[in-house]
Amino acid sequence: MAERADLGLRKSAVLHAVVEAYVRTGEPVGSETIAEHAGLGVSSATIRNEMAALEELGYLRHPHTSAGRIPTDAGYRHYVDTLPAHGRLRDAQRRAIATHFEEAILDLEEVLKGSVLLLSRLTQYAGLAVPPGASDEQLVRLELIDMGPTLMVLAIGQHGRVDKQILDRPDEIGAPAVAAAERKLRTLQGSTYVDSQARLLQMAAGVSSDEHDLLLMVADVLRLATRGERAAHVVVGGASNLADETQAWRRETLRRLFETLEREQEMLSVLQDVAADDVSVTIGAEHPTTGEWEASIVTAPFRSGEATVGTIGIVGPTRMDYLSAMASVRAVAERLSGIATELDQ
Amino acid sequence: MAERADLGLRKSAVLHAVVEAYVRTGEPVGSETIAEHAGLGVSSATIRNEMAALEELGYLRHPHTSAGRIPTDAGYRHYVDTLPAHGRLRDAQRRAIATHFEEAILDLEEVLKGSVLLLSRLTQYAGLAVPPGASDEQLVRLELIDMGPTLMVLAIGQHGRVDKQILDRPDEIGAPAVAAAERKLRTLQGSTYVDSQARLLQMAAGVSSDEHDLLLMVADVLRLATRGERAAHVVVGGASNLADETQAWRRETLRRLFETLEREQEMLSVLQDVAADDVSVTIGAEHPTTGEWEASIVTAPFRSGEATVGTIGIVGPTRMDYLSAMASVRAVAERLSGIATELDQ
DNA sequence: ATTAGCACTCTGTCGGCAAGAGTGCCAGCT
DNA sequence: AGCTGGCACTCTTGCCGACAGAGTGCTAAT
Repeated sequence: MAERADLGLRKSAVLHAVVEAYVRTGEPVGSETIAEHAGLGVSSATIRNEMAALEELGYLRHPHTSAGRIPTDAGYRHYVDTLPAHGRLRDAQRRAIATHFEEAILDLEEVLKGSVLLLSRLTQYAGLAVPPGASDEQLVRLELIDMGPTLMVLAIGQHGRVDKQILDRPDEIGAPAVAAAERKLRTLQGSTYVDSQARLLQMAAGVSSDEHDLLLMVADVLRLATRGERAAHVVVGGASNLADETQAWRRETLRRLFETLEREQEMLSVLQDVAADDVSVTIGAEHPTTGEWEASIVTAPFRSGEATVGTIGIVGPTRMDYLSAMASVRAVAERLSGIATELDQ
Repeated sequence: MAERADLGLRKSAVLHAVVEAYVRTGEPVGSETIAEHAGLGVSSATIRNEMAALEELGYLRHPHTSAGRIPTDAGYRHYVDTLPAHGRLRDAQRRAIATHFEEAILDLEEVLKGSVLLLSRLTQYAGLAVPPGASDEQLVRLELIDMGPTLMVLAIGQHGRVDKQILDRPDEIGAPAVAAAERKLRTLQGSTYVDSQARLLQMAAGVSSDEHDLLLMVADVLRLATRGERAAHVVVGGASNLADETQAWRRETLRRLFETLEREQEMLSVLQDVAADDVSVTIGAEHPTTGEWEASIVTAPFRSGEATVGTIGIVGPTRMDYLSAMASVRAVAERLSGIATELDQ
C-alpha cells in the first residue's frame, strides 16, 4: 500500500472517478467526462496528464489510442484500498436485509442458502458461502446403523447438522462387531466432533480388527464433518445473475466460470485462499482462478462469539460496484454472526 | 402422428437430412447440400420442391428468402417420431457408461448425482434427475430429537435416505409431550413411509393437543419425503455445458435457462409434465417452459421392478442431436433401473 | 503547474458494390 | 405426372472508402 501515499490526492481522485464512471457505464472514460463531472476544478488537459501518469503506473489502460481509460486490476485494487469509508446501503437494500432475517431461525444451513440468495439479489452477482464445520459442536447422536448389505454412519450435531455416510459392508464384518462398535459410539454422545474423533482413534487401537476398521470409518465421517471435503461444501446461489447480458463476459469465460462454480472442491479452495479477517476483496489476476474468470470475489467471515466459523460473499465481474458489494456482504455477514452466536448458546 | 403417413417417404427423408445437417453444422441447409450428400438420387430442384412443401406443412422455415432451411419445433418432432431405430452409442460412450457404473453402489442419491454428470459429459448438455420418493420404503428410524430450543424430526429409510426437519418448538410443549410422541414414533419403525403417515394421523386423533401438534408435524415430514417439494428435489449437473459458445442461445435466453435450473420447484413441475413411460422428448414450444428457453428435454423413467421410481434426462438446445441424446439417456436409465431394483431387494 | 489549442489516431458507421448462396418457377424432358 | 436444367430474383455477407466523433498527446502560452 506504499502506492497510496505516492499517488497523491489528485491522482487518487482521478482514479476513483474513472473507476466509478466505468463501473456505471461500462464504457471507457475520457478526460472530458472526468473534468466535467468529478468536480476537481481542473481542465481536461490536466486530467489527461494525470491519466497518462496513472497509466504509466499501471492503474489504467487504454483499449486503443483514442479511447478513454479503463481501470486495470491494480487500479481497482488501489480504488478499493483507498475507499474513504464503508459504503452505505440504500434503504431498499437495508429493508430487504431486515425482512429477510425476520423469519425464525431454525437451521443454519437453511439460513445460509437464503443468505446467499439474498446477497445475489442485493448485488446482482452470484452469492457464495462456506458453512461452518462441526469441530466444537457437540454430538447429539452418533450411530452405526445396520442396513443389511450396507452400514450407515449417522452423526447429528447439537445445532442440527446431520452427516450421513453409507459404507460398503465387508463380508467378514458380522453383526456382533457392529453391535460392539455401536455401543462404543453411544458413549461419545455429548462430546464434540473433534474430541470424539480423537477418542475413536484411541478406541480403535485396542479392539479386534473388524471393529477397528469400523471405528476408523466412523472417525473419518467425523473428520469430514469438521473440515474439508464433504461437510465444508460450498453454497452457491443466484449464479444466473452472472449470465446477465450487461456483464461483459465472453461466452467462453462465462462457461469456465459456471464450470468452476459447479465444482465444490475448487470453489472451496479458492474461498479458503481469499478469506480474511474482515471484508476482503480479491480482484481479477490477484488469484489465478479469479484471473481466469476476469472476476472478483468479495467475502467476509462470520463468527460465533470470537471464533470465525464460516465465510459468505459474492463473485462478480472485475467491473464491479465494490462499494455496494462490500456493504452488502458486510451487512449480511454481521447478521449471520449474530445468528451463529445465538445458535451456539 | 397422422402426418407421418401423409408426409411420404421422400419428404420424410428430406426432413431427416435437413435436421441432421442442421444439427451438425448449425447453418441453415440448402437444397444443394441435401441433393449431394443425402444420397436420394434426385436433383436439387426436386429437393427444393420438397422443401417448399415441408415449409408449407410447418416443418421447416426460412430465416430469409435466400437462406437454407431450418427445422421448426414441429420438424424436430416429426424427425424424432420417425427415427428408424434406437440410436447406437459410440464405443467410447458405451465404455464411459460401463466404467461409471462399475463402482460399488451404496447410496442412490450419490449414484444419481454421478449419473447426471455422466449424462452431461456424454451429451454435452445439462443432466437432470428426479430422485425417488420414499413411499414404499421402510422406515429404519423415525425420531423426534429434543434439541433444547428446537426439535428435530429425523426419518431414515431402509435404502439410506435421511430426511431431517428442524422445527420451532412452541413454548407450551414440554419434555413429557415430546417423550410421549417419541415413544409412539418408535412403534412405526419398520413400516413404510406412507403407512406411517396414515397411522400418525390416526394416532394424532386421540391425544393431547401438544402431542397432537407434534405428531402432525412428523406426518408432514413424511409427506414431504414421499412426494412433493422437499424430498423430490431435482438434481442438476453439468449446466455449464449450456454456456458453451457453440450453443446458439442469446445471452438473455441463457440467463433465463440458468435461472430456472436454479429453482427446484419449477424444474420439478416441468419434469413432471414431460415425463412419460419410455424415453420421452419435449421440443421447444411443446411445453411453455422449454419454449421460453428454446430448449428441448429428453427424459426416461427408471424403475425398481415394475414401478417407476424416478426420472433422469438432459436439457439442451432444440438444435440437439436427439438420436444420440436419446440413446445416452436410455442407456443410463436402464442402468439406474438395474441399480434401483437391486437396492430394493 | 496548468491550460488552451490543435494535429493526430483510432473506432464505428454508413453507403455502395460485388460475390455467393439459395430460392422459386418455368419449360421441357422422360 | 413427375423430375430436372436453367434462370431470374432476392437476400446476406464481406469489403472498401469515406466520414464523423471521440479522445489522446504534445506544444506553446500563461
